[in-house]
Amino acid sequence: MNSQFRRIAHLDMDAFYASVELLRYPELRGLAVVIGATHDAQPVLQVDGSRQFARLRDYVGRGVITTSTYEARALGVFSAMGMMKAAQLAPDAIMLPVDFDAYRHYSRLFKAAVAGVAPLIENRGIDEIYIDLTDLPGATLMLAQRIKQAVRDATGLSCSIGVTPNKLLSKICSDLEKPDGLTILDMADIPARIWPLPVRKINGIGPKATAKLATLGVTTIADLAQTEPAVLQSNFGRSYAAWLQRVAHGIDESPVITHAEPKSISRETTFERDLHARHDRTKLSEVFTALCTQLAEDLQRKGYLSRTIGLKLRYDDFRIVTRDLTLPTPTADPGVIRRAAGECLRRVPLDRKLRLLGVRAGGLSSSSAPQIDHEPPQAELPLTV
DNA sequence: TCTGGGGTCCTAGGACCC
DNA sequence: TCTGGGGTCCTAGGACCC
Repeated sequence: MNSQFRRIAHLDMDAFYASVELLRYPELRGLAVVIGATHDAQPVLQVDGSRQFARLRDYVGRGVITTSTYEARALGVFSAMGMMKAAQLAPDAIMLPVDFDAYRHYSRLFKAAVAGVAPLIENRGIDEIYIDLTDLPGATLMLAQRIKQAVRDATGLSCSIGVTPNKLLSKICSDLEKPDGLTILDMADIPARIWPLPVRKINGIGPKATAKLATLGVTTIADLAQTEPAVLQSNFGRSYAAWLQRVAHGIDESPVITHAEPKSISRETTFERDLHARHDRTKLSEVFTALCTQLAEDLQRKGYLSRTIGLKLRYDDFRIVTRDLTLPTPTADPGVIRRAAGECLRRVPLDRKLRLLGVRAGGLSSSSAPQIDHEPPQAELPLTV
């Protein structure tokens, strides 16, 4: 595959959850609005037909902001920020509870609309996709505009699109002119458009790598492109260093993956207050069993069996530990999952209070597929070694 | 008034096998 | 008698993403 000739789009819905909520509550347009995992922030219908919305300043709890409108972002309120902290910055911001069913509905709508124009789509979560435009007829600009219009017609929502020869660059570009953006560039544009950006813009360079690069004096992608390979190798290891060098030059051959099976399914919950293993044993046990039951239902509904059950917990000091156990036979049975996770729990120190408990199902196989039996016993073969 | 929930991928050591 | 050399599976932790 000649990367020069690929046309890969990255499409990102603009402030997706918040924008879906604005379709439902148009009177909130232009206001600072945040969406978060709050149970009692449901708007209340007044006798005069208007709605009373909860304000961020009234929030008490451990939730984080999931999405905010651009007006809220202007006040410094961003995704993943604690709601209590956000309330200090924007006490008057309107607060709405998350409604994943609604977001999934609009997600299906926008993806179907895109598929009507360009069918080769890779899902990257609920609000973004990659699209391979390479083999479609028509100019790139026209295709991208048609996709944006199709999304708007189907959902009433805007999106931002980047189109470049690969996923790495398109992901960066879809963010350059948000909201309602459209950025098209090719490899020749890299020095002018990509190199001035901070390294953090690269998908795969997170907070840790960014901090470490900063200690080496590397803050922009241009800095990274100019860094000696040996310096990267001694700081990041061979594999990651080689990847850093490639991405700094805009090189990425990864294909658009149109279908992928899940590798794991999990359920976890953060307690309203930290729980003690012995003192709060009853409460803990209740939550634990409920998580296992939900996980079993998820597996059954999606048609999977799991062979490796995992436990995750977070202590009050935020340290995370995990344990897992591989079973002789795959299962989707809540009791079996509960016992396996219970075995895992016994291998974990419980001297601190717990903040979070989670259960994970890995080693997935399809429950409709015939189970792979163990090999029938065979006559002893002579050793070959 | 700290910091959700659901995922993926990578690394690394030990067990175990041939 | 000085410890080869692959391969796979299991487990634990961590970085990163939406």
